[in-house]
Amino acid sequence: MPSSKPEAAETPSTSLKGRRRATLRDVAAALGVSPATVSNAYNRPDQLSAELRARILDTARDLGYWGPDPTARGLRRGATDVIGVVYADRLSYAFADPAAALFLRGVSNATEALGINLLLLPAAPHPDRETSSLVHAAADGFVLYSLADDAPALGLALRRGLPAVLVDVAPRGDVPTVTIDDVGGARSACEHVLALGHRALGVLGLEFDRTRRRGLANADRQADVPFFVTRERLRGYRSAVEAAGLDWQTSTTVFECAENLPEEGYEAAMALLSTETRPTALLAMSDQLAFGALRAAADLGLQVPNDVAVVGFDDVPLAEALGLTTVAQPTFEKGRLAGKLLLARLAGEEDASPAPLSTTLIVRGSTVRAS
Amino acid sequence: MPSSKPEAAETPSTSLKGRRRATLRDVAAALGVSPATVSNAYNRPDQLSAELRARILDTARDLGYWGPDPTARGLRRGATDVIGVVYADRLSYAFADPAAALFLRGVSNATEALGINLLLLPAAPHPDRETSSLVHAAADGFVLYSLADDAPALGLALRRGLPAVLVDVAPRGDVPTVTIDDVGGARSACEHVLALGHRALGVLGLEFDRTRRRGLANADRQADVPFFVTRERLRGYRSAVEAAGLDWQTSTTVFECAENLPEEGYEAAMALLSTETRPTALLAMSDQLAFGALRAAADLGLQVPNDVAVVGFDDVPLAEALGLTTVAQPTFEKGRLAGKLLLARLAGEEDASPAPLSTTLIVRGSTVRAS
DNA sequence: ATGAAAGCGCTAACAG
DNA sequence: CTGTTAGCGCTTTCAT
Repeated sequence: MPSSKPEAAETPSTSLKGRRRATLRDVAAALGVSPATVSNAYNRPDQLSAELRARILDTARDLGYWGPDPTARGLRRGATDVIGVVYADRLSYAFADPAAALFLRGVSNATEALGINLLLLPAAPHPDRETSSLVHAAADGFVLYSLADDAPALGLALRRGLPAVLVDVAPRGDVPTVTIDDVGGARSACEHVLALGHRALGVLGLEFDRTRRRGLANADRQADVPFFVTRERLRGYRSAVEAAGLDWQTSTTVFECAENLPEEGYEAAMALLSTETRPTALLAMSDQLAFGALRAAADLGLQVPNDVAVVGFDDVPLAEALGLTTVAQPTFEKGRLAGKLLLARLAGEEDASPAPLSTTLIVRGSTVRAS
Repeated sequence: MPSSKPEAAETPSTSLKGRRRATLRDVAAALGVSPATVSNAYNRPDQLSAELRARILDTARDLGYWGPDPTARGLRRGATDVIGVVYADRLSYAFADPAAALFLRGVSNATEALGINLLLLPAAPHPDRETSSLVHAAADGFVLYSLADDAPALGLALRRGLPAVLVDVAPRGDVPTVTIDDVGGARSACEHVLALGHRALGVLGLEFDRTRRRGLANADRQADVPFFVTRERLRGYRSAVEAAGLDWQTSTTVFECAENLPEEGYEAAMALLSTETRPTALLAMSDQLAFGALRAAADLGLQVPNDVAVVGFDDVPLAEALGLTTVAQPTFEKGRLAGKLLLARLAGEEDASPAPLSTTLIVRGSTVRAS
């Protein structure tokens, strides 16, 4: 077969099937200019005549060259224009929670003005690997969202030496941290139901640690909770209970959920409402869990709020529609602030951590019968 | 000041403030082994003795070397393990829509098993630049979600020659495309209200094109709609109307919204319900728009469904809570499919586009009074 | 099991 | 306004 290999036939234009993708060098060679000039045509239009630039861009198109390779560019420039947002769980759960989505919205609101994009990263390592994929991620900085204090990913990210911002994580050292007033929010939720006369309470807890355990949490279990948000809210509930002169252990049963999903809240509520000291009020650490509790109450034929009162946390859109009393937090703002803080850090500024953002109890029909 | 510059004092461990970040070479030099061996310690543990590997990792830690630089690694390997998800709008809107979040959830569900991460990219260029940031994005492939047929980003992404998958975009050439049965879904929504006896209809349309126009859309305007989803759903509504022997122009008023937000749906419904031929049924191209319509009806003192019926599209969680009749689509599955298709493409397989995913009308109280 | 050599594709200085 | 020079930090044959 003599004709099988056309020996590098000239295929100047639309040579998409060329043996190799065209590079900046090829374009330079084709025009007899230097690579630097071609680079400038893309990165600094003002550094060369409009005419030459046009010729370069044209030849590039003909050669099937679409522009500087982002990876090579990143290596050379030492920047990727990407920030990694690290989420505690698998990514597919990050979007299940409206509050997480709203947070992301806040972050991108801060970054998109600068043309910086968001890389979503799960903190948990890929099953086959030993470390979180965040060590392989090309990014200029990280937003570490809602990780357990002892999450390996946290250490990895911080050790990497890139700028980082913590969100809903216990403040540590000099890393800028964004938090909300979890203790105060939880306390106000609890005070609210106590004021309504409830004396037997049930807590629907978010994850305590990374074990994905699900079940009642005794005093021991409540002792050292690595998840900051869970720990703080628990503290808040407790402080209200004790301030009311009640004994925490006997008045309040705590159930620990494995994930922030309505299904988990459903299970938790089912379990709590079946204990001998059946609570008359359920304090959920998230609206997602509270939604499950509302469903559980309905399935058990219990009236809300008469038979059982329910309070959530977050105030996602569905909360209003369902008449859920809840603790509102400025989730979007939290994200925006985290984004801004990281950008400042990237720019070399040394912003201090802001004060915890404040929360507000929103009273709706799930605790107080609509007038 | 003689003592100001300690002339390269030995700071072997925790030399975080060293003049330069340690590289793989430094680690190799410190141990007197070759860079290749250090590289292997990270990438191919089986290629060297456990003992040597441990020593390498230890020295690396002491030197403040946290592992191979992802960008350099990417350049050398020719892969980033990142796929870009391109969304029509600014990123901060991508998360405003629960359906978009659910879609993303589907995509990540497909990719996370392979340790591939998601880079979120807005199709619209940054105000100061002329092209979408997707040309600067280091990624191995793209999911192009819900772009207008004439969006420049679409051409750019496709021209880049990387594997790509289209979602909710008009199929073109050989690019794998995931769509749903938009026409059928819309038709079923419309048939439903026609069957209920409605004869004056209002359509709350998603974006027609990238102009962010808002207002009534006449026949001209309805002629060539670049947004695939809008075009198809319009076609679906119309086919039902005409199949019922009605005249489209006189029976149906179409309002075009500028964005997929409840506020837009509110404006649209307000406008439609104030026209002389006041519609008795509103067909919204998304649940988000429909939610706004429900609010508008309430504000106008109109009873739903008695005074005005409302049908949505998507079936997001809130739809059930609000009793919205809507067209359900498998949004999560759509994302998962898109992810799998792209991964297959990345692996060199040539999967054909799947058939459009099917939709189902879910009848609730916004069109039919609860029994 | 380990090392040497050769770039991946680009851009920042600086010189002309 | 344009070209020259010199790597960015890594991985991957192919030897040894």
